[in-house]
Amino acid sequence: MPEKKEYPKPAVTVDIVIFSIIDKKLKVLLVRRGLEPFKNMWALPGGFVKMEESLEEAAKRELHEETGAQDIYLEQLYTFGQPDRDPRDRVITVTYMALTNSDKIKLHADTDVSEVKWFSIDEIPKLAFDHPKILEYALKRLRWKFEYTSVAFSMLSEKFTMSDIQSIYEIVFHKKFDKRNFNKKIRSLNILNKESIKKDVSYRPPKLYSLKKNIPEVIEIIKLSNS
Amino acid sequence: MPEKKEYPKPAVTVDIVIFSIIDKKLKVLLVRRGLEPFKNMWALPGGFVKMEESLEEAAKRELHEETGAQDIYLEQLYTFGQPDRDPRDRVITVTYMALTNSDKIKLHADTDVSEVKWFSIDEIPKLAFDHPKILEYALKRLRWKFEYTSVAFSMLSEKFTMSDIQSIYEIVFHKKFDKRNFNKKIRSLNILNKESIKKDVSYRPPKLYSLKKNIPEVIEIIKLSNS
DNA sequence: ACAAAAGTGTTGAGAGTACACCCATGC
DNA sequence: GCATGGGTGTACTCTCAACACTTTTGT
Repeated sequence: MPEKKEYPKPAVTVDIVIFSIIDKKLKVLLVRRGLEPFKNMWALPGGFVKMEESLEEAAKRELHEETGAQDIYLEQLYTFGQPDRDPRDRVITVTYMALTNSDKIKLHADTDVSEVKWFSIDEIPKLAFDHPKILEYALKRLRWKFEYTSVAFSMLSEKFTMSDIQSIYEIVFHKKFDKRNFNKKIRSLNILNKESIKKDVSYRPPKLYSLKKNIPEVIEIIKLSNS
Repeated sequence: MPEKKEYPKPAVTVDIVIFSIIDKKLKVLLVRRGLEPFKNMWALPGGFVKMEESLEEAAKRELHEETGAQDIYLEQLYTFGQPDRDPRDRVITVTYMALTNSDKIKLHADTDVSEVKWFSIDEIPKLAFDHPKILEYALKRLRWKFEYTSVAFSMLSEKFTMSDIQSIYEIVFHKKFDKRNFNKKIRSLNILNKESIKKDVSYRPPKLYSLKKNIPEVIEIIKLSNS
């Protein structure tokens, strides 16, 4: 770290890959750019880091501006800094992944964006910048996190059934799992509380669970067998 | 990503945590700062990212300047950007971890640094900036990588014995492992080639191995039992 | 012959996997 | 009473963990 002189500096942004499960699909939130470059193209939400805020604060601010959401799972992914990744200028982007249950969210386009929309991960439009690479990286991380930690629960509402959990695992991995084994695995982790019984269904009412508090981040789980 | 205007920008540096095994200890390379702030204090090697180089190129350049080493294992860790982490100025640092076998390295202090030295991880001096946090993060990542990938082999010379490998695992985890089980585990990974026989020892000569080429990064290994 | 480290195999416990039927409710 | 998803147990396989003695070389 040599002395500060006035060298030219790169710009620093944060970009956020926000995942949610909606209509039984894994979706990503994208915004349509209102400005050049890549005007009108879809892109990950993001923006410049302000001088007085930390990177995580910047990510939270952008998240809040785009979605109204607060207190959602947020994790730094990777920092991309190829000199040519932005055609105008040197821009380094610190990327984050956010996971949410979609009822926490009310979309509203902010000032630099003309539209905000959820896209299924298998129907992603052409994206601006190196955002395809970022999204691919995020997906890998998401799957990895699902295998080894309990982040999946941050995509559910507070109370949920076993099939709610199994369903999001199946969606994220494009795979069916055996109900009995899945159940056993999740129960053996010992991270759930039993809640009451759901009443409003026209079939046998499922048990409801909630996640225990203060679960450590990495639990070393959740290797799953096929259908 | 809003439009470019001339907002003030943070400075961007890379800092590198370089690990090696020397004298049966896990060591980190530190430099003594030649400049304010924190003049004369020990710190991780690093420096500003130039406008025309990528982050990884910047890390490689710094690595090369400090150690003369080339072609060593390098991986991005995390980006730290608290507004107050540098007392002068807003500085965001992208951190990297490097792993090397110490014979690849010839230390030479570069221009902004008065001394370069290996420190045992249990004898780390007071460090400048938030470098203690960075080092702690790197150590976690190192241990994690040892458990799940074959990065350990990048801290060995090209040919090595089983006890060479076992020894670096024991050093990194502060733990003894059972020789037979360790052996079995490593052999079951199927990533080693047998080489000739070492001759220059005064006891039964061990077999030499080398790592096969093109081993995929994550191998899902290496959970190990105690002594 | 002795010192030093290398090399090697078996057994038991626990986790992972495959697999199919009855249950509780609303209509 | 029927349609819908909910809920549950067992047997087999395979991986992990614990454990000790013989071998090869140099001196």
